[in-house]
Amino acid sequence: MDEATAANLFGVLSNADRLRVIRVLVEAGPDGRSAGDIAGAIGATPSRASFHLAALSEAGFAIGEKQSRQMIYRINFEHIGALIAFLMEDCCKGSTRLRACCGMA
Amino acid sequence: MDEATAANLFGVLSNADRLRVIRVLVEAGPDGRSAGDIAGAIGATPSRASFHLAALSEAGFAIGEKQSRQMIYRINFEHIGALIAFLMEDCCKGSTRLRACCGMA
DNA sequence: AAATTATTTCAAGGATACTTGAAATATGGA
DNA sequence: TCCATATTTCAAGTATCCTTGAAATAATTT
Repeated sequence: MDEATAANLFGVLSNADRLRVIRVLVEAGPDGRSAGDIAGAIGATPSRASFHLAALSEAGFAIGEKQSRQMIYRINFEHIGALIAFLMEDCCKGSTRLRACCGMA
Repeated sequence: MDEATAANLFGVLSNADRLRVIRVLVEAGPDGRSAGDIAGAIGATPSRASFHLAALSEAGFAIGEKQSRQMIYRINFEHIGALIAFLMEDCCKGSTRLRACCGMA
């Protein structure tokens, strides 16, 4: 992952609504959750939630699947992990000091 | 750490110049590096580098200390670690799936 | 087919962030 | 003191992002 890509991905995480969406999707687990449910859970209008879900999807943090009338979104841990790995291993050279700071002993 | 704070911190990481600065500071180690050196290393004008160093400092990712005429900046791993910990433990509930994705077994 | 439900798209407006270059500040040396 | 060095600050312009509300799309039900 190059710096420009990582910067864009951090940009997608730089919004409280989107972090809340991630939290909701993590709680939902593999079943995922519908766009409308997510909007309700984070207290946003459907339009606003859709805007943020689109950002998360395009970035790869969430994956959406159409199920009849609803859009079901699921978290994509792999992508979040890839960004964390960039920050820790690539950008911070796997610093043991940093690893200690987030429970990686 | 609450979502708004985390979102702001991710915002600070959402810039390729600033990620390059972090990399330079990690390489520099505990001696740190001067603002002018950093500007040269990332290929930015002094003014532009100063703008980004101010953002990193204010966020707590870097710590600056004035030494005579120069400003020496050092990386602050603790703060980066706190943000990673928020994302992994708090936001993603310590998901073992996520941990596996970034080498935390 | 018409109405209902679920979601997205769009345009307009406001807010925030970034770059540039010039000017200001501060320190050290001649 | 005067000049050079190191860095920051500022204003102006540009670009990007976010919110809102209305309209469009799509699928289901009656």
